[in-house]
Amino acid sequence: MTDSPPQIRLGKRERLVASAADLIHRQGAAVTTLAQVAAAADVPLGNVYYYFKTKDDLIQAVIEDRASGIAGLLATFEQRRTPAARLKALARHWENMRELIAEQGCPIGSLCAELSQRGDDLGRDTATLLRSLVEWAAIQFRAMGRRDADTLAMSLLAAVQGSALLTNSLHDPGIMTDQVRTIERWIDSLATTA
Amino acid sequence: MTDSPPQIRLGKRERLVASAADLIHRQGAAVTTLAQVAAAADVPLGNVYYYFKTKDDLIQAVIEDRASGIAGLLATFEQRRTPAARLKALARHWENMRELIAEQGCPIGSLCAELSQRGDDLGRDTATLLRSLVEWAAIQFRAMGRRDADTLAMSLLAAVQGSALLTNSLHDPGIMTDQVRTIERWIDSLATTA
DNA sequence: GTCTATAAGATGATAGAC
DNA sequence: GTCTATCATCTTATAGAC
Repeated sequence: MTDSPPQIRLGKRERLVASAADLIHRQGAAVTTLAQVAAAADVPLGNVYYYFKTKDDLIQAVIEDRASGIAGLLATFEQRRTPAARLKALARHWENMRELIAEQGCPIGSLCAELSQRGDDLGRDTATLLRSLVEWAAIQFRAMGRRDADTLAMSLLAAVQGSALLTNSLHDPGIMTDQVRTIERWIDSLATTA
Repeated sequence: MTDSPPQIRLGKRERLVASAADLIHRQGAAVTTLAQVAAAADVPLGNVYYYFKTKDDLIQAVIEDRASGIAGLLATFEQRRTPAARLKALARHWENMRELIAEQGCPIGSLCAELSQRGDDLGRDTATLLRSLVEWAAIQFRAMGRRDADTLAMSLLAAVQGSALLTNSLHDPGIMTDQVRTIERWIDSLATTA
């Protein structure tokens, strides 16, 4: 989930995916060139095609990397005792990334915003990232005894993603902090009135 | 604000801006080529440069077109009697665009998500679109007697933009309908407890 | 003001030596 | 498996005829 600078001591394939993820997060998938990715991963340009048949294949690998990042993140939250605590941990994760989001946007949200418009498999796979988060949140709300768990889950993710968009557009990490505080209070109010 | 198909009977400059706005909304600014814009506007490619010195100049014109669209939209809402009614009219506008958003995303949100990352003037100008909406909403919340008007305005725009992102990514206009209903109830609850 | 032709550069992808 | 060299294409932008 966190964008670590590409670790040079991984295998070439891993380095390419890490560099691509970082560059795509920074500038978008369309404007990121294979030459940039190859240079950042310290791999010769021609060699990229040994690991990935096309540019879209590389982007696909980035999406899968994000998917496993999300899975790992949600697994961490599962350790919290109450559903409300899990949901607040999710919101707080975006608050922790506020500086990164203000500079580069949300790694998941930007990807979905850019690739969802494409009608191909890449667009569908990207949407799965957001869907997994929504579904996980819905499970938590259901565990809180809420009948409207699906709508609440959408509201939570919409609030987080919308806050990230504003934080990035206005380049102000304070927005994320402020909004996550509001979100946490909202979750608490749902927990007590259930 | 609404993406009308480029009207062929406007002046060439207007046709170019309308076509560019439509194509950029559909596929993003980076992947939209001047050849596509020229073809859609029925203007020879080389002639584009008589009206716009560079591609960025054309994008700039699209941003200004969106800005005046927003201004016109907000002027419409001003006719409502209460601040709460104005805010709900704003939210309902996105609900009315739900089908378009599900297919192509929010015209403002997509543009901001893509261009905000750029550090140049274009990025700053795009952010102004969202800022004008936030500031207008803050004025309404302040008129409702809310001290936390700025935070509330951010929450409203975050909810609308986040809902649009989810609606587009998951290609489900029902999400927008559902979330706007929630937003309207939220505004009503603020109006009565102020 | 309008349009054709094309220059100049970048980019995805491949061929083929090692 | 790895890398160099290069092709074919696309894209922004310009030159210059009308």
